[in-house]
Amino acid sequence: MNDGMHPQMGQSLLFLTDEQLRKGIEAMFFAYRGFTADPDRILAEKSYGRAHHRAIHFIHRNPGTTVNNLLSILGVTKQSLNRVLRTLIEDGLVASTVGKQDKRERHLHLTSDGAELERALSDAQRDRMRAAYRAAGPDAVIGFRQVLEAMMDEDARRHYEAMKDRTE
Amino acid sequence: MNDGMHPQMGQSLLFLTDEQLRKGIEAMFFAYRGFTADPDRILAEKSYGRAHHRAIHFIHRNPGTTVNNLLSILGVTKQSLNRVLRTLIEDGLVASTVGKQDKRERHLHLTSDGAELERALSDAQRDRMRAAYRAAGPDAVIGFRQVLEAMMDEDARRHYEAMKDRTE
DNA sequence: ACAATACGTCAGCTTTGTTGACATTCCAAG
DNA sequence: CTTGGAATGTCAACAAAGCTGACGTATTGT
Repeated sequence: MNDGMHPQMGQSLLFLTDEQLRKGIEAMFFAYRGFTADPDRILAEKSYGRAHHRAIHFIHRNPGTTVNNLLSILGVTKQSLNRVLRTLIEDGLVASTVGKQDKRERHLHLTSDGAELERALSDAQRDRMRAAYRAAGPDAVIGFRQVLEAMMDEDARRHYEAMKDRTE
Repeated sequence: MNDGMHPQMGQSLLFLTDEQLRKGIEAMFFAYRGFTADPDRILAEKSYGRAHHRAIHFIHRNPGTTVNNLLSILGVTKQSLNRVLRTLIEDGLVASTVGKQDKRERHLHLTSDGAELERALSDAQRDRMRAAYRAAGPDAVIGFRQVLEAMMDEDARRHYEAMKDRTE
């Protein structure tokens, strides 16, 4: 113990040791694998990837969103998103409609097929999240979210907050 | 509010609503981007990627590990790891030595150059983690880790636990 | 009229993952 | 001592998903 810490550091900052931080880093790595594992299995059957999942998720969360807005949420280039979006539109999972006020914009919605896949994916992902929440308990969940929120970049947090309380 | 919840559910399980779970899912997504952002910048300069970072991290954590063991920690194929490992060895960041008992095995260590890069990467990643920990506080950190641990797959948790308390 | 914006697309490149096939080396069991 | 299987490495081919750069079109705002 006491990995060369300064004595004045005091008990209250023990959670900031390099050792504690490293554990958190590894926990993030391993947990993220679990986090994506279940949806990945469903996606593989339909020969989609995580990029499709993300697009579907955020179109579901932001019905009618424009391509540009989705781009900024996902943090990828339009070429990268376009490849994914094109297959989703071709496969009839996403509908793209010309904007009413601004006809340059395309508004994105899930079709009923798209909504069905979205449900399958988020059910799978929620099941694991629910099990983890239940195992850890409500106080742990609050802490979990606090740390994650503090770990985000500014613009990610902006997007996160913007969607956060939509249904409350 | 009350998103169609069963009345008998009770106050104590409010944290398990689909809404709460979805927030957790999105928090994971956005936070993971922040989590990798700083190391990614350093890696880009040296034209390495995240795969190199992961290899370096776990070789640092498990000096002398075999390729097979590293494979099972990282959860990728040997061909995928080998490509990364080869460049790291060529660039003099990783040393691969033939096993003493079992000469089929290769034991992996960081060279001093490798250790230097490892330090730069983990310093950057720890800085952000430290800021997040500090912002959220010690109780939140405990909850954070509990939820992440509960989210891991069995074998991931095994690897995680095996490395967890090495220095305590 | 003109510049800027939103979107789509083409071409080409990179990283990182995958399978499958095959050679080498070596340990261990028969 | 031989042989089967394990650990490793390598070749080839491929896919997903990111990137840059360039270009075209429609629309909007100045």
